[in-house]
Amino acid sequence: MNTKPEIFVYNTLTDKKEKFEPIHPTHVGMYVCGPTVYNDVHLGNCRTFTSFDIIYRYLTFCGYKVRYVRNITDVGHLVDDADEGEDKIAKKAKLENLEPMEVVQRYTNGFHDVMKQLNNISPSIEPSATGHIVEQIAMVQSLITKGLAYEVNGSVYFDVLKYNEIKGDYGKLSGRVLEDLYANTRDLDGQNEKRNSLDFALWKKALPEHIMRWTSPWGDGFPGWHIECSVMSSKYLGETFDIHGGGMDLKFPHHECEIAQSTASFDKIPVKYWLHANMLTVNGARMGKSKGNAILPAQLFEGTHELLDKGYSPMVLRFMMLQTHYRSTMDISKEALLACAKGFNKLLNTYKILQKLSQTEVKEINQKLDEELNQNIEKAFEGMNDDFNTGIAISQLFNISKPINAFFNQQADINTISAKTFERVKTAYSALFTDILGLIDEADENFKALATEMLEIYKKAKEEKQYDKVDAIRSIFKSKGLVIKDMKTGIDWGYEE
RNA sequence: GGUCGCGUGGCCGAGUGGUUAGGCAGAGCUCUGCAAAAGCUUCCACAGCAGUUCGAAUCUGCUCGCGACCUCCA
Repeated sequence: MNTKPEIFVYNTLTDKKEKFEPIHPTHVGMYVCGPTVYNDVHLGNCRTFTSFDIIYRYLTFCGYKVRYVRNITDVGHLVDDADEGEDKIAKKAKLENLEPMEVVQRYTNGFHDVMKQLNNISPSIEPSATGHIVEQIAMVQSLITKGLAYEVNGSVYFDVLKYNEIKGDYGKLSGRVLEDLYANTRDLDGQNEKRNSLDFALWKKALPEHIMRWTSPWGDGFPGWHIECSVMSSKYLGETFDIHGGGMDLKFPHHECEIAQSTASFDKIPVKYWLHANMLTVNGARMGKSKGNAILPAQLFEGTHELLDKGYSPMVLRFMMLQTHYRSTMDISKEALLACAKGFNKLLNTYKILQKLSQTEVKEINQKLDEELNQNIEKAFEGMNDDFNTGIAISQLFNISKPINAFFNQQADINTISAKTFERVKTAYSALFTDILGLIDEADENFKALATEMLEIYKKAKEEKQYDKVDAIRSIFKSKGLVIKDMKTGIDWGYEE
């Protein structure tokens, strides 16, 4: 696509929808905060990464060359802000009697498996925090040199107050005022090293019992949480880049701190567009690791979670996520999942049908239908251009699927739309369904081939009016989640809705 | 307590000043060996109150309810 559509994105930095104009007209740099790999990712995590997968896919579809960087946090998350704060990875390692990097590897693998199941495209670069210790130390050092960070007892803190005196923008992303933050800060233990309670750790001294540690100019220690993202985003995308994404919950303090560090280091505004994905909820409450309401992808796929009475495939979950806009909260329930399973199969069936459908000779054109189909396609893309409104795009796919099904079942004549429109529908449906929304047919090829062969037996039995046999084959199909379609002019199978 | 957001039909969920969102469920019809699938038709709506406006689900104010962040969190 040479001419790129006008895309509007909701920038959480300005709280406005803005026209998307990347720094370089043809290239886009996008950084998304990835998972901390000390535990299994849950559905909430998956939602955020799927939201940004759509953004990555769509920008790519529109012809942008996108470098998508999503980090793996494998060190640096403190369990609490106290001096005796312990690294999450290290804590888990002790608990399970594993090497820290063994924990990291296990959960990284699990994360990748789930991303693959959900058909999320791998990022261009997936840097890990432990792979960038040297760069992190260098950035911390430069912040000290600039007088915006200070060392106390082998730990280094960012001087928020001083930064704000110079730049005056601390809190601009999360809409916070420094005075209010001070007024509302609770007294936490071990704050005594900091000059101010809002100062955050850039580097933490490792106590003797810490197993994840690196030597630094300030002694043995480990990096603070926020610094890795400033380091890795600037290293791979430059000191100023286009899109920074993450979950809404990271807005404060993480992204706020990131802005402060990067701005302080480079004297530049680090990010043009901040995009935040909203939370996944269960019974209206946010799904969180520490809240005890986390549902794991495997539990949903297998139906082993207490909230569910059956399993739903990864594509059903993906479809459900895409029906909701990424900036809205999304509530998960078995009723919603069931509705989505049916809806998804309907669109998948239409996608399959569209592959086999062709026109013979175009006769008199039904102008109204022809026009409606073109409008459906336009509206779908308009939705995508309007802050990646996948729900609109999906609603248009449903609208398109009606006439397509009617053509296939010979309830309407396929030759009453123009050849141009028909080709456009085929191309657009496929692009939207597969390339942009990333929805795929999950069934195994052998399984499908077997079903198709079995359908021949069905056809024969039907011709011979052996209805017992016909009914038996039907029930076999049904037991495998398939349904036989007996149409006026032919027989086919589809996925049960 | 501070800051911010949300409340849409039986359920999920788009939409932000006038025009059918869409899906699931329900009702009816066509088709069929019987069904299913599919198509067509149809029912059901914008938390409450007041205001602005020719006109509000959409803007303003208030009330009620829910949630998020302020501490690790996608």
